[in-house]
Amino acid sequence: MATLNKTYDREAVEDKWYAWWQEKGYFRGDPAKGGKPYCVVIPPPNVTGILHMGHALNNTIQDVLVRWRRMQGYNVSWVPGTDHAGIATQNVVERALQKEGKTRDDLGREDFVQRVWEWREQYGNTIKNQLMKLGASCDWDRERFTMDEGLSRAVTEVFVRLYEKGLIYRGNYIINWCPRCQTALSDEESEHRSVDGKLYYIRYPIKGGRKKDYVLVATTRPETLLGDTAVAVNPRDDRYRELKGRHVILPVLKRELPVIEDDFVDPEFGTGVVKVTPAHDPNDFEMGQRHQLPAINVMEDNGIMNAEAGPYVGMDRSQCREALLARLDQDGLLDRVEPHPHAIGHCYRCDAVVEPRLSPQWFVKMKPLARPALEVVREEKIEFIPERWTKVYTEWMENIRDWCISRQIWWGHRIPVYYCDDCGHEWAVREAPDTCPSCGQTNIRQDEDVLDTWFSSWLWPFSVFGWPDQTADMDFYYPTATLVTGSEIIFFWVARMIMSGLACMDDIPFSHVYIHGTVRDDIGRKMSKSLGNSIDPLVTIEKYNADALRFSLMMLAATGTDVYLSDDKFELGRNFGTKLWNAARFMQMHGENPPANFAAPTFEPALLSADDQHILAKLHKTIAACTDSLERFRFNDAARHVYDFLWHQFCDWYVEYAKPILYSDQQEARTQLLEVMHYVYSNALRLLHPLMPFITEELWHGMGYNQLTESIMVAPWPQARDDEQLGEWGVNADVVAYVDAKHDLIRVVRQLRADYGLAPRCAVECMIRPSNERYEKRLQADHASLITLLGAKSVTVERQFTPPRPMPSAISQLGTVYMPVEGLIDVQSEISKLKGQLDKVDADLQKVTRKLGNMDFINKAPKDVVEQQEARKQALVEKSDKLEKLIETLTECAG
RNA sequence: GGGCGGUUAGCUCAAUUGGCAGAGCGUCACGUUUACACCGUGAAUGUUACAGGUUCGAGUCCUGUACCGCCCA
Repeated sequence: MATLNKTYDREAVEDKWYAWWQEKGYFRGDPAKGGKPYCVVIPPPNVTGILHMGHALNNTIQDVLVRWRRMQGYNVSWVPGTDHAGIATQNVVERALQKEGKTRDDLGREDFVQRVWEWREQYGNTIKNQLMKLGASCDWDRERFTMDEGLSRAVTEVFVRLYEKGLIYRGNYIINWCPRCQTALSDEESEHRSVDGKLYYIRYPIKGGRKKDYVLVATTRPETLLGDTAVAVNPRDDRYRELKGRHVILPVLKRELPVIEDDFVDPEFGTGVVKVTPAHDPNDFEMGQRHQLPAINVMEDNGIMNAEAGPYVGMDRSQCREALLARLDQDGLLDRVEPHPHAIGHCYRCDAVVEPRLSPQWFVKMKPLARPALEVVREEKIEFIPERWTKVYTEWMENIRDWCISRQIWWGHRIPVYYCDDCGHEWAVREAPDTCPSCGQTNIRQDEDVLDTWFSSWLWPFSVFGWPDQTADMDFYYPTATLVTGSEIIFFWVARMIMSGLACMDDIPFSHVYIHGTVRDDIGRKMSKSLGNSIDPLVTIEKYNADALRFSLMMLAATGTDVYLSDDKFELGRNFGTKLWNAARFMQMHGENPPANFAAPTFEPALLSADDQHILAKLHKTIAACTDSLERFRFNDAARHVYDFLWHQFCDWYVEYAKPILYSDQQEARTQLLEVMHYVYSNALRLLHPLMPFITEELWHGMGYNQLTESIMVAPWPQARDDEQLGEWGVNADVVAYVDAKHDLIRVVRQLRADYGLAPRCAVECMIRPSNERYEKRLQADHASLITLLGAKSVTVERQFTPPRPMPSAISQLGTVYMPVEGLIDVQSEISKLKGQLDKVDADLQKVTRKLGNMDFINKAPKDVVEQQEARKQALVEKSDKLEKLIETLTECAG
């Protein structure tokens, strides 16, 4: 058994144990070993990613779950990996190319993709290494990457299956276009954010009207008027009845536009007349379809106006807006401009303003996939925690829209669709073909686009196990147990995984979805690089330690609520680790190796003191509470239970109780006590291990507990003893209540000392008059620890004690304590202090009496509540009596 | 506009089934005692956002209001 250093040194500990765990293969799940499976698949971070606090929170939760289940004996695998993050990664590599003065077109597709792979080889392991620093016990042998051969095969397989079922189709629709990334995005990838926009009121002259006849049209995007092909009013809007069947003249371009009537138009918005631009707005597109309007696209894919824009060709869309507004103003067609805050889409990768754009893209038909996915959640085969996310999921699923999956970039899974230039045949296929299956010619080409990254992520829970092959891993680990993620990707990812799982595996991908909160700074802002308010978890680990980071996060992250972080919050975890460390040093200081049977001791009730029995009871209560909290995903409760137990029960009371015994030379008592101590401490360490893996492993070895299991990682999770089993140790409610009351008595005396300004070093005499004979015996037996805990020079316990002169005194359930101090006490101030206490007690007593006098309460409240109140009344009466007697005595003395 | 969440000590948050409103940090006082000053002991601090209602009893359930945050359109 090594001697523990004076302080915990993370640098000497963390990497050492992580490497050893890996070497031992503890992280590896093995279906061949059987047992109950427990599997978690990691939400794959971007291959470009670096660990931020959101990851730290997310992965700590997963690690807590898997470490706990492993200790419970499950056959655990936590499957790690990264996704290829098509747009983000391509952006990173393009930026690198830019520094060399090159573009991706200079390289060509093949070389560019090669370049991305090289980048991935060089930098792609960053986040993996960071997860290791955090202590994440991932099954690294099963690590996957969405662009791996196996996962790519799964992507192709799913695409072809869905294509053949008619669930994937190509069509010309309005999609979200990012002009900066130059690709289509899905609806989910366009983030709506409120901007201080303006509403422009523009006059469209009426054809055949007089010079001043015009209709007033309100728009937030004036530059798109160049693509207008109609104006529309609501058919029930009486104001515009006479416009029916007429035409207006488009400003600048002078195109004639019909006035159409459509229910979609909201008479309340603007003037009740809207311009219709089918190629640049999803609602207008649908109106255009209903009214057979042409769609005129006025922009290139990079946001530059095209020839359709007439005089504005070649201008950027924002330049065009300015120029056009100036022209309208000049022509007297700009009626007015009003401030108009509204939400507009921004690219989730680069934040550019998204342009709704008519463009041919590939889509997944979602409704048929959504139906079973709704079903499994309704039937509670999949459970969201917290439960309220169920509704978010359900509502999205019910209003689901088709998923645009094609991206105009090069890094990703290329769409496995081929076209024959000879016969025009189009087909999807698993293996690259040489000839057209329709005409047999070789003049074929593959679709240029790649798939949305989420089109591979949505297969993650089964593609990682080798799907479509039937593998042992898949048999054993699918469906997985718990998915842990943040609310922001419920739609992106969680919902789609459920759909794909049901579609491909005919089974749910996981049974529980735990949604954790967002990590924010201490004034509630999302942590982000651009705000500069993020705290780097790796810096935190270096400054505090990995366990401090983990424990603080778990303690602060109440189920599903956001976590507000500032640097000093990590002191919580660090201080706790230090406390834990010092408690171990204290035990070690008193010598011996842990008793051989410390793990499963046979405690003789006769040899156990009340304090021993008390700490054993509290330990088992903590084991039960901790286990229950973890089962219910209440990580902060689990952390708090073990924290309170170790600090406030074990260290504050039990260790203090132990001191006089350990410093004595009663060998038998010392041995017995150390046996209890090591039993309690080693069990508490195990409860703490999932939360603080490194320090608990170090202590496991440092304290010699590795004679039980070579690592705490594989130590069995403690089992809570029930009342009967505790009874075998003589533990019962009475003894627990007695020790609780003893602690209360000690607190009361400490308070008394403080009232009289007595320094803790100043040893006092204490006379205790116990409330009854039973307490008298107990207290006499506790003589040694009372002296220590009270810091007393002497303690006498005497049923008949009456103070020979007025002296400071205090009341507790166990009895009245007198403390003679040198010199005369101020009898009057002592009386008024006691009177103050009496007032409080009497006020409480009155309340309880009133409650118990209320027949409604007696009749309607549950029995145990009434009994509880009666007991409380009884205690208050006793206390009140004691106080009155004290006051009486003092008053006599004073007189 | 629709939906969800929140409002409890100076700050960050707990409070399980409706049953004596708690913790950490911070503050104040005392203290370096042989595990620990990253510590110990003690103290102060509440109209549970507001207004109604249900109930023997409401932080908790219901209705409404105000403010804050998020998601969707």
